[in-house]
Amino acid sequence: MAKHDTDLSLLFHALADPTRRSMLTKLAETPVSVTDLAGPTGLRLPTVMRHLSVLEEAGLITTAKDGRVRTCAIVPEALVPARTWLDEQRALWEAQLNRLDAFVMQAMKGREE
Amino acid sequence: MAKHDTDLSLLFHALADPTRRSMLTKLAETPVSVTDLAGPTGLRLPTVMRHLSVLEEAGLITTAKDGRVRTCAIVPEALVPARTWLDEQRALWEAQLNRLDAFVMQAMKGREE
DNA sequence: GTATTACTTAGCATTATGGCTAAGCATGAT
DNA sequence: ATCATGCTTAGCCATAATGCTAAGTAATAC
Repeated sequence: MAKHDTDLSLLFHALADPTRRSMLTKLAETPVSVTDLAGPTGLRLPTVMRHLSVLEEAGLITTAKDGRVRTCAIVPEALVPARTWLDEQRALWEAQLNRLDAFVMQAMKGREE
Repeated sequence: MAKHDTDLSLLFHALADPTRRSMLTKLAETPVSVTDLAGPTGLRLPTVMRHLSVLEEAGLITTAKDGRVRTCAIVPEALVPARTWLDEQRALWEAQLNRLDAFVMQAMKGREE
């Protein structure tokens, strides 16, 4: 499988967890430290770190350490591959819808005769 | 967590596997039997069934049995929640981009003085 | 210089995922 | 009636995912 397949898998997998999605939503507002991110989740720090590394490996966030504080921020273009894939699928799926329409039309036409 | 959160998790999780994505792409062409779907994957039937049930629970496909053949088909509107979520995020993330722009502008302005 | 804060690392427990084989069951062909 | 086909179920194995605690380390505050 192509590399961009792997990318998509990482991306969708990262998005498949509600905790991670809410982290992203929070980060969309403004960059935030690890502890501040952890706060609302009720999860322990090591657990949060793990979620962050999943997000980072998927390319969805970057983190940088300044002193003892690590600040996390979204990577704005990271969602593009997911959107692109969905758009492609929508095109394909619509094509099938049209074919179904055509089939139904055909069937109705046949019936009329 | 809200129910539609669960839906999204199921959806993204279903999409996070390359085998399942290629099944969807094939099904986007035309509805197909389980065995025909299994063919190109090189996977055993029980394994394929498992993937299919993940796709079905995510609402991405429907299946119906006619005689001894089960035919699988995509559910065209099933990708909508994923698209919607991505669109919402894009809006939020762009807002932050704009804020960053503003910040940079401010910084540059400050520097000029 | 000691304590606190903010992560980090290591390691553990539980559950989920993705693959398999073997055996079952219903339908269609002979 | 018998056999082949197409799925289905049950159960196993290995690995990955998600949570934790406990014990680090490094930077800051006192």
